[in-house]
Amino acid sequence: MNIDDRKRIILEAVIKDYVKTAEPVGSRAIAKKYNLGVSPATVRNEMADLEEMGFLEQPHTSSGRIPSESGFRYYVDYMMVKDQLTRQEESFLEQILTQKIEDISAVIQRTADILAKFTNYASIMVAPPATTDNLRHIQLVPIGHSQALVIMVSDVGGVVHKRIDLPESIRPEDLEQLSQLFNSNLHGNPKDISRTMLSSLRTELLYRRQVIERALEAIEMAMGGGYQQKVFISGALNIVNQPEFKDFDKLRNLLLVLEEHDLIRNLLSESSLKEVRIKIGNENEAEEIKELSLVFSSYEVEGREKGRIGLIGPVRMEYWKASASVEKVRDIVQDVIKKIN
Amino acid sequence: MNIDDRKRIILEAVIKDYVKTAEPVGSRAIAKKYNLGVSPATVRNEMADLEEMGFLEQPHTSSGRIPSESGFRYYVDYMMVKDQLTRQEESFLEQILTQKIEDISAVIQRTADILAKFTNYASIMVAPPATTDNLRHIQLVPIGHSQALVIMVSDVGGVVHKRIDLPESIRPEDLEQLSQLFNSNLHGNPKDISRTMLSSLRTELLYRRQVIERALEAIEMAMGGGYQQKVFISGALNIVNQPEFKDFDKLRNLLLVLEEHDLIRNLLSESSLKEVRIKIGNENEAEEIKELSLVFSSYEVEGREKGRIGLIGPVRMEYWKASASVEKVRDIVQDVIKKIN
DNA sequence: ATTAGCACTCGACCAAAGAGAGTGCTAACA
DNA sequence: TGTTAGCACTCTCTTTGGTCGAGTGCTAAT
Repeated sequence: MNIDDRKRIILEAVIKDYVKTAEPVGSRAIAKKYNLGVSPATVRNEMADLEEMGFLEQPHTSSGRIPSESGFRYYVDYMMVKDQLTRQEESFLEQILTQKIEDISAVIQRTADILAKFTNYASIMVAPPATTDNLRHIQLVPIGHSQALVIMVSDVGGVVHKRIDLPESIRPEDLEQLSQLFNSNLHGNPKDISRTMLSSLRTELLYRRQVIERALEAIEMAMGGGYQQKVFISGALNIVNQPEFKDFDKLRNLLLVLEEHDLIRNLLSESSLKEVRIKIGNENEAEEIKELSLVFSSYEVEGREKGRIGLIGPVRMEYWKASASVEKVRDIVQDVIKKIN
Repeated sequence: MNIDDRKRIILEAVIKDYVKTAEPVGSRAIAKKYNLGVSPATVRNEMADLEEMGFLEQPHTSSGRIPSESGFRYYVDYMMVKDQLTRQEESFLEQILTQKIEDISAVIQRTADILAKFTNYASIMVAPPATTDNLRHIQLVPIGHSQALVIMVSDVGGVVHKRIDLPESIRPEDLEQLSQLFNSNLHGNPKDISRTMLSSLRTELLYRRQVIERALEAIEMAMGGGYQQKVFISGALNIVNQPEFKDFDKLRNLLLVLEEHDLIRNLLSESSLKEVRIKIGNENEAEEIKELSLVFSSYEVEGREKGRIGLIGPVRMEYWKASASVEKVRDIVQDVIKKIN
């Protein structure tokens, strides 16, 4: 059976209606609202065909149809036209996202908030690891009796710190001296610090071995991704309003998922994606979100991926708006980060 | 009318039962379960009295009684014996909260998580402002074209950073020099940096005025509490399970409150409290949480308050367990922070 | 290929009925 | 005087049955 134009119109009609109302839609409503010039009976026949093809389904015999997940998939792949944000919307986003930049994580947080408010779904931002590859500054600061803080500043302005233990014999002056040593090495090398350099440093300086070892551990951990990327979520409340979560178990499950940052991080960790990707319901591998959809992308600066950005919502989602919003906001964030840089 | 022993026993029975089941409790159940040696009829009379006194109320004519907020209040004030945590529970808490300490905010986060898991309510931690009063180290790190990061390390090991703009003319070496200047001043003064010192510094060094001004602004902001104390919330999900939130509007409201960190911070900001304080329902001033109860305290180190710790839950709360847990966890956190110090 | 007509299905809504839990009151009792 | 048994009453919750309406599938006519 082939999908002809009329079938497509009907499929689209069912999707749009269902997305809006969350109710099954009937043949009569479609025939009337999208005035196709045919009677409900004809629409019914077509819908029966669409059901056979797997694009629609019936909750019960004799209720209207709702789109199946494959229906959504087909629509998204072959029919959907991404929303065009209006000039106003675009400039609103740009304005609010570029005002007074401080901390990169503040930028990420704000972006998450805005994206959520704008779309009415829950937004997810996976932040750039505080230090990506290059360090700009390292500082050892003594605290307490026999501890020090290793403070690392990345070239993007991210700050990471880690506490390390020290042998009692070390004096503050020694730490200062070590810091300078680290930093002179950083500045000397035009490509900033790199892992190979670290290991040569390590062998060179034996006399402060313990301290250096521990500091290097901290540094390597920071650079090797030992620090997990932080996940920001915003607008969890938006989803509570969706009728599909009137069921308490589902709601609880959803909120649980949103608190599981590890899971979320994995969900979005598809390898390399420049485009906006959409995962509908069961297309997700994690059991916990098989009733939800994801719309996500990654943001990168100078060809290097910095983090992920996405939306999570019910399967009945306005994919056209969601993907347009994700795309636009992603672009803006990229610019903002580039500027910070 | 006076409250005699039997009335108290009955009040306690109603509270314990209601807290457990969330259902009104009847005279028969009480007479039987707490075998008072009197008939339900007698209990009924007593309950009528308690109702008259305002300690109990009836949802509808002829359903069992439930404790009123004043009932809870009376119980909490005059009758409650705080739970004694078992040895096992105590050592469990101690063990899990003292293992490998890194970052202070990691400690706070973990504490919030444990407290929530342990009590099954939502926990709130108001973190110490990253820099309380004393700075241990200041570092200016250049980033990007004409910006620098002011990194401040407090004596507790908290790290705060703020981005400032620079005049183009400043070179990295200048910043390093300034950092050293700041720090030599820090080290020279045994009481670490203080606000008065800051202003003298400011007048002394006119030649790098712009940079210094901005750095000092950042520093003052950090020290003057310009940075708000961070609020950590954990276990919001626990509350979703409580039957009082089967009503969707209430649930939404609750989740909304939990996202309003500013509000939360204020809720706990009662002036100086060493003891665990309990606020029941309408005793709270904020409209939004008049259907919730708070159990909270502050943690301090060496007589100086560092932050707040608390639980938020339904009015029907196990105050005896909640306050015992808050107290114990607060003590542990104080120790941990002292040790970090 | 389309459509009108019709019987049928199924959920939503509503009212009535009955069960169950618990009360308040009265009268009897120790 | 305090306690209790007894009883009528109240109110909620659940079940049941009936009706309504939306929507379908099928068949026969166009």
